[in-house]
Amino acid sequence: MSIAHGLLALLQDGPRYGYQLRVEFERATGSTWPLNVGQVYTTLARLERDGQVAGHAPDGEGRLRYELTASGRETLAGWFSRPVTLGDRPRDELAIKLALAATAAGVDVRAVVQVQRVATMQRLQELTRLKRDPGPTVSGDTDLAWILVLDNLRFMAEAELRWLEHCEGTLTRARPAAATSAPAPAPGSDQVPDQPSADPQEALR
Amino acid sequence: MSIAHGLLALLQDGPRYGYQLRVEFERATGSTWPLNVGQVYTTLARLERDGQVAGHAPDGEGRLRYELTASGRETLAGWFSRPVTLGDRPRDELAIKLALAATAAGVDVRAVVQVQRVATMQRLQELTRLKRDPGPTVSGDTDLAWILVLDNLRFMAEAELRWLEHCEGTLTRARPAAATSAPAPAPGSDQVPDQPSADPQEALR
DNA sequence: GGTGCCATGTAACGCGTTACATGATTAT
DNA sequence: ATAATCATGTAACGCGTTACATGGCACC
Repeated sequence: MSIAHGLLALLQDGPRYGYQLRVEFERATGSTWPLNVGQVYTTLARLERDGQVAGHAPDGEGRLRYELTASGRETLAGWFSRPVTLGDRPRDELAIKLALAATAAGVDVRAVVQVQRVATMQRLQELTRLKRDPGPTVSGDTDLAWILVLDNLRFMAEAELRWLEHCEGTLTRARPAAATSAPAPAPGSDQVPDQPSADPQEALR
Repeated sequence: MSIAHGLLALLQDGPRYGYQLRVEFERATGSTWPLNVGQVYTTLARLERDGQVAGHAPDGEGRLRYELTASGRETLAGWFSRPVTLGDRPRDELAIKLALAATAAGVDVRAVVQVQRVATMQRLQELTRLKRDPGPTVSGDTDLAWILVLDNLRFMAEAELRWLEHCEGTLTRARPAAATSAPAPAPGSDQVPDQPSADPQEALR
């Protein structure tokens, strides 16, 4: 549903053509999540079917220019006023993967964790590089929205990394696995704090 | 695709009936992401269509028991050996929402951030409570897989919270917004570190 | 007047989800 | 007996995605 809402948000500033929406959406969201053009048109068609937008062809043009309806404006306001809940988000494939790797016999969970750790690490480095050296931007300065998205990816990748390390610790404690070609590590090593670092309460205000 | 892979993983330990798979999947993944029963059967049907599993009815039973095929075993091994990449994951609705809230005029981004911060905070507290006091478990001890999943949710919620605070700082710096019914805060307050806390390099080995 | 590319759409597919339709088993 | 719940499926829908099918416009 997020693409539909996103298009509604862009339409709030005035009527647009389909391609325009694609461009603006990608500019805001960045090249990280490429948005297929076709998606824009299909989504617009469905939004029109649901009465959220209305498409009209100005004067003699063939192409359609879409604008928000009153209903669409309501929907949009609701989207911004209500928080995104856990139920809105899709299942995290990585969490499922590790959970089942830990469950199923005959799977080397530690190896799975290691592989993922390396990959996530590389992704994080790439993201950090991107932040330090943003590509050529159309306007002079980098878009604020794009910065926010990029930071989101960085924070999430970093949390994933910490979680993976935490998993290693948990697994080591739960299963004193035979160390690979080395004497078994002393129990108590590889300790990881049981809580995420920041204090939740502190920001409650 | 993650559900299909998950079912394959569960089937690795031997042939199962549909309902059995639902129960085991939920036990591993926890009640956080309830898995509809119907999904199991439809997914199994599609997996059979693709030659990943085979369903046979033992002796005189009407119901089908599924087992992995050689191809399914390969797929599963591939899933575990390759990391989850960014491309595999769906777009994060919250990131899109904030990016577009920052882009579109006439939207109070700060308010959106605040609403989300409160909600995420509550979710994190609920998750922490769950970890401290897990519900009645079938077996005596809490399942390892469930612990991992729960920790994942906690780490992610915590990262989201930090990102939201980071957004506040960024927005304050970018747009010295009129403070709501209070003298404008001195610039330099609400400072947030520009980097996620942990050092990426440290875990590269 | 072709050879591109930009722009606008349409058609079809796949997966996750929901709702519905039944047997089997147990409770009262 | 009948109600309730467990267990096993089937059918249909919606959204995201991909592939295809065209028009306009440059530019050589």
